[in-house]
Amino acid sequence: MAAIYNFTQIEEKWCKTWEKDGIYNSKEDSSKQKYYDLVMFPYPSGKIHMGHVRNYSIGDVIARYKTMQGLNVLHPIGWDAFGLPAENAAIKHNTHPSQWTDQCIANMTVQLKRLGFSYNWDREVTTCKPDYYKWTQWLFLKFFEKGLAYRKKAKVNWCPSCETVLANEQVENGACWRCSSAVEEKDLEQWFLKITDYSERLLQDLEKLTGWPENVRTMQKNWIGKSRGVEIKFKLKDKNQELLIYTTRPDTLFGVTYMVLAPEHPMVDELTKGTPHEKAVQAFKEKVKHETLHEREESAGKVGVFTGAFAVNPANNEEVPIWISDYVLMEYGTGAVMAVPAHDQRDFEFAKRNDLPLQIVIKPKDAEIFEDTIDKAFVDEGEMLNSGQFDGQTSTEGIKNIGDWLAEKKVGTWKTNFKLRDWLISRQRYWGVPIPIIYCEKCGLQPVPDKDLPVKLPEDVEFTGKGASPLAKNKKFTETKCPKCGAKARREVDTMDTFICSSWYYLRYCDAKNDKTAFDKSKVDFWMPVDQYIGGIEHAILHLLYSRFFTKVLHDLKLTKESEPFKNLLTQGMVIKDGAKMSKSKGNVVDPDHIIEKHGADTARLFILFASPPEKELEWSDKGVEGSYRFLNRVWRLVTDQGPETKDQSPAAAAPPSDQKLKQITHKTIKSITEDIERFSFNTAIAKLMEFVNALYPMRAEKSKLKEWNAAIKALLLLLSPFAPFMTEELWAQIQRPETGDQRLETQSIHKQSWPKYDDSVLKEENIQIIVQVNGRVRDKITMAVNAAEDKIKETAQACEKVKTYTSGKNVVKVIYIKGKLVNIVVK
RNA sequence: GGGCAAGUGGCGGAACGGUAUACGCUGUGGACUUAAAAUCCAUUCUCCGCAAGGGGGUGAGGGUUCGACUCCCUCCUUGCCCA
Repeated sequence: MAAIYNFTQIEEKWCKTWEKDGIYNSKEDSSKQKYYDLVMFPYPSGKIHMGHVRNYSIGDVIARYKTMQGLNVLHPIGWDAFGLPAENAAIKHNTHPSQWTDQCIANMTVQLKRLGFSYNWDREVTTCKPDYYKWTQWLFLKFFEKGLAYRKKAKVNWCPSCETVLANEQVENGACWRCSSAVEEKDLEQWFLKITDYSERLLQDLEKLTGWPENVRTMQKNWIGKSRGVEIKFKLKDKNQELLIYTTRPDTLFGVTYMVLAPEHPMVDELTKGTPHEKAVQAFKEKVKHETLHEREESAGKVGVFTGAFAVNPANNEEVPIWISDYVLMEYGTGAVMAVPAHDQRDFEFAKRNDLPLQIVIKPKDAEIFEDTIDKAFVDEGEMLNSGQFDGQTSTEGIKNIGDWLAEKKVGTWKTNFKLRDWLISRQRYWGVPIPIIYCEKCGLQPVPDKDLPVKLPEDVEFTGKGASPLAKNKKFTETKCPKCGAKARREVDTMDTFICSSWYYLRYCDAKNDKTAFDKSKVDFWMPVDQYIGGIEHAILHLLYSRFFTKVLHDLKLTKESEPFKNLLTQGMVIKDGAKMSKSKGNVVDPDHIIEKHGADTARLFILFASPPEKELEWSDKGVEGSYRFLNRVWRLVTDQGPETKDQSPAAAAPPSDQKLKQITHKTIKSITEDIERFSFNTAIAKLMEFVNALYPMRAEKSKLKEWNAAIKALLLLLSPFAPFMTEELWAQIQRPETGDQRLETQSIHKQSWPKYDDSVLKEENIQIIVQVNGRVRDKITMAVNAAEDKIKETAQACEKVKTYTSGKNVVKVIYIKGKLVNIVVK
């Protein structure tokens, strides 16, 4: 029997054995309840980082626990393998993205296995392999057939560093989400997916996602940004034309003092042509062209030019000047707004800057405000004034009433608006899925027929990271024939956003090897939805919204039964060190390999789960890691040692241990750890394992006299096994057959055992401790028989000497008894 | 500016409205050792006290309650998301 805990040897041994026995593979077995446990698959960057270890340790504990509970668990892994970093790394290291990626996957696979994660490796998917992206293309074409994939020219976000366009969701504070370069605006024709067709459903179904954290649902809700408002027609003065604007605040209509058009608004040229204002307006338009979206939003309410034209307010027939400004965007609403400087902060700033008048139409309740004294817009609810027949109503009533009034007069229409834009998916880079489209001069845009899929990404492409679409330079790729007329045609040279690859990978896991279709519906319907999804909060909008969209489209295409992919979501917190996110630039990165070498995978997993609750930030601590390592060593000695190594003089050891007490502790531990794991409170579950070991330690001197000892040790190993799979497997093997070195049978693996059960009757105590409070302060504790009557307990509590010192000479107002817990005596 | 979290010992963190600080780290003392490491045992919120015991205490202030870290209101600080 091994005397010391040799984690390296143990972990290597079981790694091999588990792989050979294939103990973690799942089948569609309807005799058991299914459980789909999913972790966000990694981008193969080369090395696993602590965030991965945390994510996957959480997923693995859940998988192992659910398996031991008798569920049929699907716990797959794969690779989000297309993407810019591989292309950049390949350029830097003078290799090919495909070779680079393969190498990274090989390295990281070793690391994941070394960490003991119980993945169904037979379902591994790699998004950059033709057997996967063939179906990504096939799905794209399904979207195309449905009219959900289309091309259009639009203002797009361009990252000058990545040399490609980005979707709205991929721009953070005006910077590229990946490289943080300032994003520029370009007018380009690009491919889009029509996610806006699903705005309403994506919003509505958030209500169903009760297993998601509230903050993620709120973020998605805000991103979709539904607003109810009115489209109002303003007549132009002296012209037989109308200007259409959109507002969510029709209650402020009487406060309009000017109008603002986006500089790109089609009416701008018409209004100013041949007028004295034309020159200034054209100059302004030119200037705005060079501003990024972000700059335009930042410049809110500051710059603008008068067009010389006037519009007529349909509410009061007042004439108001029409300006143009960069803070109004053509992409939002109608590209024109009615400006109410008294009640909108942007309009307020713009008016102040450009000397435009204010008109107050809403005032706070019980207060007066004046045009010349307010220093900011009043945007809250209030009482209406200067608004004709609407005076005296609340502004909330005003929204409805003015809206309806406009509708009646046929100058306004109630309209729902969404902030969500269509998903821009084409990328001008090499390492992605080719968009399976062919351009024919005669037939126009043609989808590649299914039989010709996949459109393979050519290997021999020159990519420098500069210039657009590397595929364009490869004639063998671009030159093709029109699938319809057979004439010479050319292929689309853009590739797809990699978020498309990750929008359906969880479906492919259900049927990873299928070469006839993307996935078999029955298999997907068997496993879906994902019962538990675990990943970082950074995908709260991006990946999680795209995946929901995909699932809804596939549901509508009758390819899946489910219309929401992820039933429960756990967003794990970041791993930080010295108060900051681990990053190379800060030099505070801890490499998982180092801790595995020094203390083993079990220690790494245990620490990362113990240090903090899953959804909170985790501060890395080398000392804390040692603590977890010490605990595992303590378990090791407890199970393997024949007797205590020191004469124990402590009072705990002196007290004779009893079987009854030991059994009770064991069952209590099983109960509370089970409850903790159920609510994903892994840190407290581990704390209770430590308490259990602490309780067992003083008993080990007498263990030969304890019949319950072996049961306690077995329970300990079973309860610890999801957290420390290697050590518990080794110790399990040792206690199963201590005297022989026989080959282990597969069924004897601790990871094939059932989760221990507890017996409520064992937990029952004969006596209970009751807290005695006087006026809510703890004054004494009494021990009572578990079945003692309430009156008896109250009486005993009041009779306590300590209690009497606080109650004597005072009136007992009442005595509160909380069953089995406490008595509170209220005195005056 | 708006939205959402979170503020508990020296540190990471526990605590269905019911004994605040479990568990771990650190520190201190002891045992073992020629010595050290490892290990084992004890101790570690704070103030008064030799002690028994008692007072204070969960960012600040108020409220609800027999009882509040927990619920409500105001404020402060930090983090995240959106602008």
